[in-house]
This record gives sequence, C-alpha cells and structure tokens, in this order.
Amino acid sequence: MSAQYGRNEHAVIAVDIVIFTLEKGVLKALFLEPNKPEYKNMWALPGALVHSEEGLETAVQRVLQEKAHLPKLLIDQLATFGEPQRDPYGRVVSVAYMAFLHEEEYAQYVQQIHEHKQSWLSVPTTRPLAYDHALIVKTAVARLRSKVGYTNIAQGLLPKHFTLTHLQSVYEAILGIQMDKRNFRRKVLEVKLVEDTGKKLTGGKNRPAALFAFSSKKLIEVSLFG
Amino acid sequence: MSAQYGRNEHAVIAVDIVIFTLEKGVLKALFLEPNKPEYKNMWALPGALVHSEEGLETAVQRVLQEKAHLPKLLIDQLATFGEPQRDPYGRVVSVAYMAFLHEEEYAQYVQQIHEHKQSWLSVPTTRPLAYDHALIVKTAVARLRSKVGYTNIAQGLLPKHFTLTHLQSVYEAILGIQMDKRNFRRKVLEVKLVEDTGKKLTGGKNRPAALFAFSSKKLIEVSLFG
DNA sequence: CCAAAAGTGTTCAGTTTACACCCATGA
DNA sequence: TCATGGGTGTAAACTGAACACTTTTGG
Repeated sequence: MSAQYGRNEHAVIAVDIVIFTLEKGVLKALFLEPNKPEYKNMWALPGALVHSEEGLETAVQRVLQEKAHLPKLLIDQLATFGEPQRDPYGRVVSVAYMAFLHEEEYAQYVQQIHEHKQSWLSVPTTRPLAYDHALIVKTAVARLRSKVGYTNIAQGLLPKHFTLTHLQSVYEAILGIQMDKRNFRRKVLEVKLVEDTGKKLTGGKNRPAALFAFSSKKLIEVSLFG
Repeated sequence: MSAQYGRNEHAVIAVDIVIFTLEKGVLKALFLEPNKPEYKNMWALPGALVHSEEGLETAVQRVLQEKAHLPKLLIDQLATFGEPQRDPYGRVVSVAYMAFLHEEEYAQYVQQIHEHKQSWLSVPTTRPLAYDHALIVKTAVARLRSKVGYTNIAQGLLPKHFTLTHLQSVYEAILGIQMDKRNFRRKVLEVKLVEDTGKKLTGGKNRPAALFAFSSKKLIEVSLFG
C-alpha cells in the first residue's frame, strides 16, 4: 500500500460476523473456537483482519468462505466496536456484520461440515464468549428484531420461494411472539413485502400452499410493525 | 503497542464526524478545508486517524476539540465506510459519527472562531465534498431524520431547558415538515420524552412559556412517530 | 371420511389527524 | 389596548387487534 499515513501508531481493523440461521423455529448463530489461549473453553464469532486492499464486505465474504465454509450470504453492517482493551493482543477495531443463512441451506451445511471446533448456539446466549463478542451478539439480536419490523431483511432467512406460513414462522421466531395469521397475511401483501409467484407447494399431505417471493431482492425499508 | 498482529498489510482506522447544528431553522453541518491538494476547492468533514491506544469515542472528542475547537458534544455512531479506494493516499476505513451542537452554543462558537478554512453548510448539500464525504453526509441526514422519530436524540440540538415551541421547531427543521402544535405537545408529554421543569421563560415580550427538559439525558428509544 | 394445514372478513378499540379560540405578557 | 407567542379539547378518520369457520389435499 502507499504509506502517506503512518503505520505502527494507528489502530487496525477487523470484521466479525454474527451469522444467523433458524433451526426448528429457534434463532441461532455460528461460533468458532478462538485461536487465543486466554479464550479456550469459550466461543468466538467468525472474523479476520481486513487486508490493506480489501473492502469491508469483501473481507466479510472471505471470512464466510474461509472460516465458516459458507457461500456468499446476505449481509448487513451492524456497528463498529473499538474499545481500546477489547483485544488483549493489540489494537483492533472491529466492524461487526450480520449475515443470514436460511434453514434449507443450513440443513445442507450441517450435513457437509464436520468440524469439531464450531457450534451453532441459540441466541442470545448465556455461554461465555471471547473478546467483546457477547456485546456484539446482543447488539445484533436487538438490531435484527428492530429491522425485521421495517425492512425486508427476513429474506436472508428464507429460500427464494416460501409459503406465508413459513414467512410468519420466521417473524415469530425472531420476535419471540405469536402473530395472528389473517392480520399477518393482510399486512405483508398490503405493503408489498412479498408477492405471489403463482406456484404451489405440492407434495405435502394437505392443501397445497401458494408460494411467495420477496418483491425486492435488495435490502429496502418496508413498514410492517411499530 | 503489542505487535502480535502485523502492521503494514492491514487497513488503519479513522473517525469522521458530521457535526449538526440548527441556524434559524436550517440544518447545517461543519466542514473544514481538506489537507490534500486533490481536494482543494472542496470541503471535508472533520476527522483524524485513531491512535493505537485510543477509543473511538475518545478520538471523536479529540477531533471535536482539536480540529473544530468545540466542547464535548453528544455523539452517536453512524456507520463505517471502507471502500478500498475511498482515500487515495492509503487504506483508511472510516467510522463515521454524528455530533450535535445546539443553536445557542453555535452562536457562541461562531463569535469566537474566525478561521477561514471552515464553513457551516446546510445539509444535504450539493457542494462538492472530498473523499466519500457526500455519502457520509447523506447517510447521516437520513439517519438523523429516522432517529428523531423513535429516540430522544433531538436533545443534542437543544439547550438543557427549552420551550415546547422550540422543541417543535427542531423537529420541523430536521424532518422538513410542519406539525400541529396541539398534537405535538400531547405526544411528547404522553410518551414522557420531556418534562416540565416548573420554570418559565421570562423577559420575552409576551406570555412566558413553560420550560421543559428531556426526561432522560442518555440516548434512549422513545416512540413518537412512524 | 378424517386429519392437517391453507385460506379468508368483520367488528371493536385505540390512535392519529384536523381544526380555532382564549390567555398572559410587554410595549 | 394591541400585538405576540403560549396554551388548550373535541370530533372524524384511520389503523391495529381480536376472533372462527370453510377449503383443499393425501391417506
């Protein structure tokens, strides 16, 4: 890199990722074994230092691939954590991201990957986490709960096509509440969060459900609740 | 600092600050002259690299003091900007903050400070800005407009004690809309955003107005609109 | 024909909006 | 007494919440 700015006297930057998924209606996130002896018997979020010529989102997707063996996912910047003592090994400021893996991808993933040094824990968790990762996870869960009410971010936790019942179950899992089926359906259609694909989910042992898709693939604001 | 992490091959971190104030009902932000020849005839946000032992918020308050000659202000983290080419001199990731200066402090400030190399521009601005600062400012204005509806962040733009008319004018300036006086007053009291101090603003040439204060000095969520 | 999930409207309560006049003070 | 901004209530429209039965399919 060019070196008009000093090197040693300044803080360096990392990304850490809260990778969310749903497993049987329970919100979970991926944790890896920390590579620092201080933090043995704890779990840590996937993360890495950002290279000198690398964008933040590029670094996030690199970590997803190299450390979590996951494909490119929907990501969303969460916040930046920069307490001077957050990493005892040196001054590292962490830009935290959320990433979203839907349940069907997750099912494939857990079949393929057999590493011992990782775990999907339900969040928020009371297990001891390394660094300031408990704070990052807590912030991420709060942000997800908030954003699900005014954006289409839930699409990260659903496949391309899904039933309205499935969509509702995702909202209920994230918010931890039960919702009324009729009110929920009316609302998501009214605000054009999703649209009917015309397809049906057949092969179940009961009435086939209409399959829906999110109206926008980009993250946008869509006012649903509060 | 300890040096378990490499030095040259990683990105370093800066803070940039969008310092908001209101002047006669117009939302403005502070800009300084950039110190890079490429950006002459442009304006830039106050900012600096973060030192190796310095917290992010500490760095922000240092920039406020050293570069803008301002006292400690209410600040709020905005987002982090890390496109690889955002700074042509080297890899710098910027954590952007918002800061808030109320109109009375601003009036004092502009009397005391007579530097040529700075300007309060109304925002959003169409003037050319250095680096990616146009994006940062646009993001900041959008965030402020959003947050004013569900937090008590407006307190940064008001003195300790203020009239309800003054409070309403701040909301109207930020949102760019006119509001109904009775509905506004009912709402801010109903949600306990502010409380009556029992004091009156005397010395005007008409009926003395009751003085109010924000119920919480901390930034908290308070649902007002939307 | 039975079990299981899909699909669909209406009523009531609470909230938001629109709107106009009297009050306290200083000049 | 007049000009100026401070202060207050009510009715109508809208939005959100509660609630139960019929339909379609596979077994």
